Amino acid sequence: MADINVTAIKARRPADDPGSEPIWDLIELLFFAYRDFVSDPDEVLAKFGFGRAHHRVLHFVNRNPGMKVADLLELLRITKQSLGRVLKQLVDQGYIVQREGAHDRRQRLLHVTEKGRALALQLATLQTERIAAALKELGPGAHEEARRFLAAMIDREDRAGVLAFIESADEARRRT
Amino acid sequence: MADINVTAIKARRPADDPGSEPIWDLIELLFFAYRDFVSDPDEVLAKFGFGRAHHRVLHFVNRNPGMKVADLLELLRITKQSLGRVLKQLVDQGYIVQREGAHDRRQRLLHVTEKGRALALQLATLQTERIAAALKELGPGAHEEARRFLAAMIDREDRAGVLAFIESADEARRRT
DNA sequence: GAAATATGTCAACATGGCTGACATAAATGT
DNA sequence: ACATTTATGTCAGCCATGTTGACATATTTC
Repeated sequence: MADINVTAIKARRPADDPGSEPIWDLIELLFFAYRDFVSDPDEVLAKFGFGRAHHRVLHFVNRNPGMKVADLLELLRITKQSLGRVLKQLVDQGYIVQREGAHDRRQRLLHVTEKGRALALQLATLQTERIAAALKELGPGAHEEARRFLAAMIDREDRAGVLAFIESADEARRRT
Repeated sequence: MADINVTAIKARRPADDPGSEPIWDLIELLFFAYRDFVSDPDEVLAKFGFGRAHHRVLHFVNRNPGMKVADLLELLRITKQSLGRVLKQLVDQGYIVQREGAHDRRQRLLHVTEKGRALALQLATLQTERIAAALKELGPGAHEEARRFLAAMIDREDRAGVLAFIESADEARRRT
């Protein structure tokens, strides 16, 4: 009996066991990696008088042209009032346009302008440089491993939706 | 000649090439994963009247007891005024204490109290549940792969320092 | 026609960043 | 010894971006 218990305890990897010890390294690496990752576009954004909130909106509208305001709100997990502030600036300055929905004329579907598309691409390229450098250091397969890890970190209820979003955006891009 | 060029171009993985197309999937997965990861402790923090800024301070002081104020500022990349606001509340409410440096009496070295340690542990445990669940879904080796990817995403100049921080904090913990 | 839905807007407030200016105590350099 | 630098703190004000609550408009749906 005693032997069996000892073996079972030793067999667990304590670092990955929620009942025992926090996974300090990944908690901290996530903080540092994200801190650096999101700061890359800051300088460019500042030149346009924009902040990170504008970036997020522009990014997702660019990736999903024609999306509903309500869907963007849910994705960003902010209120319409918060969105309204930055969206208004992006529209006023000609980065985003809103078009009446074809089937439902209450909707104000979001689209980037050519200017908006160009800025979104510039910002994504900055972030891509960091990611590409990281993947290059690691072996092949690192992209897939990172994708799987990050996807597994997303709330279970949202995961399928997020992956579908990425999938459909990629497909739309390929058709361009 | 023509054949060689075509082969070289096809051999590149376009998705990981900074010169061609943004790595949309990882950009977005990082956003979603981090969005959910940092929101886990929110409810608990709110019960104590704290926010995410308090969490970050408490976390790093707990992990690195005796750290200098200046080091914490650099790590969080905020100003002393921003730190001061949340640090004061953590000290006033008995989660953190500051002790005069032994060698340099100008320093106010940061330590968690028992209460602070307990809260930091509770918050880290919440985040660990998400990470542990993710790692469990993926194979063994996922922890190491995630660690390597995230570390590679950190600014080159800081990477060694961050890894040293984690390493030394882990060692100190093991000695407890 | 009534009710529900998609969106927008006004006002007020909270959190957590920032800059600039200034203060104190202790260490360090000359 | 004295001047300078360093580590830290603090006051005041501003900015970016989140929140709630109340209300308005147009359109769709029951």
